[in-house]
Amino acid sequence: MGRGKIAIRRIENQTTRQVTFSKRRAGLLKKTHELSVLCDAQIGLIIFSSTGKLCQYCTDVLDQVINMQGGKKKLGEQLYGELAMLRKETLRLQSNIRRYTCEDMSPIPLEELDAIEQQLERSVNKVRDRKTQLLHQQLENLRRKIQEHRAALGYQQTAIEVKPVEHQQVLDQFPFCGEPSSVLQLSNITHHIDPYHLQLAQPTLQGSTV
Amino acid sequence: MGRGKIAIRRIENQTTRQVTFSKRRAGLLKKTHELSVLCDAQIGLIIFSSTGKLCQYCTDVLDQVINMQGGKKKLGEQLYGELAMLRKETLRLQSNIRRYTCEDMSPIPLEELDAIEQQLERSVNKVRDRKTQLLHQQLENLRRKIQEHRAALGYQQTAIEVKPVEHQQVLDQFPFCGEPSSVLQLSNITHHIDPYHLQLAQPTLQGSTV
DNA sequence: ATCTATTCATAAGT
DNA sequence: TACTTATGAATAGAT
Repeated sequence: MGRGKIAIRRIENQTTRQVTFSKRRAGLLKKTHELSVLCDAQIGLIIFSSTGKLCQYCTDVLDQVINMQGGKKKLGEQLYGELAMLRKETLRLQSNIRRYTCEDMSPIPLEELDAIEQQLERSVNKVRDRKTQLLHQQLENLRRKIQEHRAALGYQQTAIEVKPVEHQQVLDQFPFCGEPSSVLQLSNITHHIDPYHLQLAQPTLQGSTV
Repeated sequence: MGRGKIAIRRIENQTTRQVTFSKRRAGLLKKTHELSVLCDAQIGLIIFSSTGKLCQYCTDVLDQVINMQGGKKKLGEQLYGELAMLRKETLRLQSNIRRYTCEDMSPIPLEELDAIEQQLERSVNKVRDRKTQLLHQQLENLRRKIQEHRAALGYQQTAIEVKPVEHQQVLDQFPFCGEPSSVLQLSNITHHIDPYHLQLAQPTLQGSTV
């Protein structure tokens, strides 16, 4: 179709390629439209020219493909929009995290450093509150188990031996410097008392007070 | 083209429509391929038949659209993949931030709380280091300006009056509790000395020591 | 852009 | 679904 037959390979001549692109793109769009109408088909067509220019045809296929909202928007816009938004949000979040991690704060002005410091201090305090709360719960559990154990075996002394150690555990959880000891030691204690009958119940987690 | 011209409207005869669909779809795919090769264009084409059957052609357009790896995957999959990934990442980051903000730590086990606490303490220290660093820079600037000012006007007393205040400012920046005062007060001082000739230079920001 | 000789796509028939 | 063929459409190259 045309004065001569051409081979299907990249047209090297820039001008010819551009002209052919325009002609054939028009033809392709027309045929796409015809097919969708004649045969009641859902069709999406996106064409990027080699120079990056976008052109598209679409019925409302996209809802089927991407399963998104009511797709009135064009393909490119919709994809671009959603992706750009997510990327932006991700970058924002990452930078946010970098603040809390303090990986790089050279570009942060002094005024903001104050705000960050205060936020971090609030966070540390909340973490400590929460740790304390959890420890108290675990201690309660431990005491209850010991009581049960004592009642079952008739011992009176065991619990008394344990208590000072428990208190040390609690004190360890209020460090302003120094390594807080892990709660795992608590379960070690129970093993020391009676490895067979004492098991720490999983603490029931509750929301922290804010 | 064909034994007769047809109007571009939905073909009512089921069989004819199906036949036409097959023929024209093949033609469309061929032309799509030709255009992409001849003109070096990126093209994506998706066709859903009226019975829901999917057929598609695509170059690696999607890389241009979504800017991803080498796109061998199908259109729908790839879109879904990228979007799902970003959504997941966003959620992860949000939850990460919530940890540092301590908005909701009820689901966090005790062991992790220790790690978070330590991270937060490291962060607070970094923030304080950075603040100290910035303040020293600003103080240096201030001293230099005062020296210049003194030299220019022949005064000997001005700087001496100021210094104790400067030191108070520095001390204020090492709070383990209490409100750190804003650096803005520093520039107020310069105004008190000479509102017309003293201007704090913007501190040259450097990376914080890690 | 527009033109036109050619090749191509395809509607209808088998 | 596949082949055939007459016909209209698309388009390569020239202007």
